[in-house]
Amino acid sequence: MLYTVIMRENKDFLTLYKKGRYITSKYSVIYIKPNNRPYNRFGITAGKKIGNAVARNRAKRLIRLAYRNSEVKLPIGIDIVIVARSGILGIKSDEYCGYFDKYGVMEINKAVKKLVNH
RNA sequence: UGAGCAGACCAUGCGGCAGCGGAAACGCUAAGUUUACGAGGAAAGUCCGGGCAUCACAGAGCAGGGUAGCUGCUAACAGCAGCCGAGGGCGACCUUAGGGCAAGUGCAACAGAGAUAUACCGCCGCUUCUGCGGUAAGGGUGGAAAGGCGAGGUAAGAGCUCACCGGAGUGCAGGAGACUGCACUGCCAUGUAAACCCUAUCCGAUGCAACGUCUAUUGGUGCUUUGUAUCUCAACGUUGGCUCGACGGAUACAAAGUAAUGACGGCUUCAGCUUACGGGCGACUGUAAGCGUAGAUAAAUUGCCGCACACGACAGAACCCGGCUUAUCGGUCUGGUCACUUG
RNA sequence: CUGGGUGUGGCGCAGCUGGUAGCGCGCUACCUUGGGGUGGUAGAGGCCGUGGGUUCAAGUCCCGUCACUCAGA
Repeated sequence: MLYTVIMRENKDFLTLYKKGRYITSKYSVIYIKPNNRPYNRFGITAGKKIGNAVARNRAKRLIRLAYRNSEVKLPIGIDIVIVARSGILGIKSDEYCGYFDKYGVMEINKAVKKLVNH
């Protein structure tokens, strides 16, 4: 990852859930907030609801892959957290990458513009 | 050929492109390049046992918890192996918490006359004719009613006597032992200890968020040391739950030191794996040679494509080992058994 | 990583030392009322989370297992 730091602290996640904007689909929920830093902060959540450890690991892998592929197209200086949902397990990685690359990136750019303008 | 039993093993394979993790080498450093390596039989549940670490330890007892046929294996175990007893199966074989109710206490609903001691209906004898005595064969209730069954015996009966079976005690023999066999005595004692309990035996506590090293901050707080003041000779405190015992005077104030935070270590070379030879029925073990085989910290071991087929189950290391338990698409091999058929 | 607790009618709970599974709310029918509520009577609804074992007999005792939940580091 070129200009991304991995988010670790629980309080960062909580503030993002409260104050950020979100984009939902049946595969995942994407939370976004500008952070006024020269890099992005990225986090993944795969809860117990999704399944066992194997299922959670797969969900995390797919999300990481999609983020890495589309990282160049995203704006810099945002916090982004992707929450996996159970729909992500039944599909191939191409499908999720395609969804994220086209629809997800577009929606993220829109949301960031709105937040910055406000 | 069919059915069934036991044990061992495998866990889609190959190729291409892209990507991840720590390591080593190259590189002045960095960016990076190259190389080999990179989840499991259960990694799971966390049910036992041990290592390791810290704390506490003069010692003893109690409490608490575990285990329960015998002999062995092991670092240890509630595990495993072999054997004994009991039960099941035609058999290969399987199952088994399997010490002690003649140390004590408790419980045994309903039914039944009576539940750990009895006499309702019966049977027999006597008789003042409605009672007394003797019985426990038969009836019925129950999970269980003073061993079972047959014969003798008797007024009727009864281990009262005898044979066989069962159980108990004693002796002898065999065995390492559980136990087995034989002989004699002899029939009095229901079941339940996964009821309290007794007996034998084992266990110090806490867990890698243990713990160690370095380091930022210094207001409060805890701990340690030193000094000052006050109180008192019997209390109080410590000794991981209690008691004995042992040790220590206690409290307040001041000063100094120390802890927290973060980073790194702990972190993978060992009760290690493979092969050969030897010991042992076996679990296991000895010797020799070879091998190095994950170590992350939001947490890597993957994504896509192609080919093959049986169409791919359960499932992801987090300090490390030995077991147990549970989940699992299927497949391979080995050795027994039974039935049928053919030679 | 360690140690507890709970699973019982539709819902919330009893059931302690083993011996016929109950209570409240809810549900159904009937009575009461001109009608409804309240009240009364009767009734339905449970393989006690699940698989074994001990016992004559298990919701209860023992072992395994599944789910939920709490506490501590």
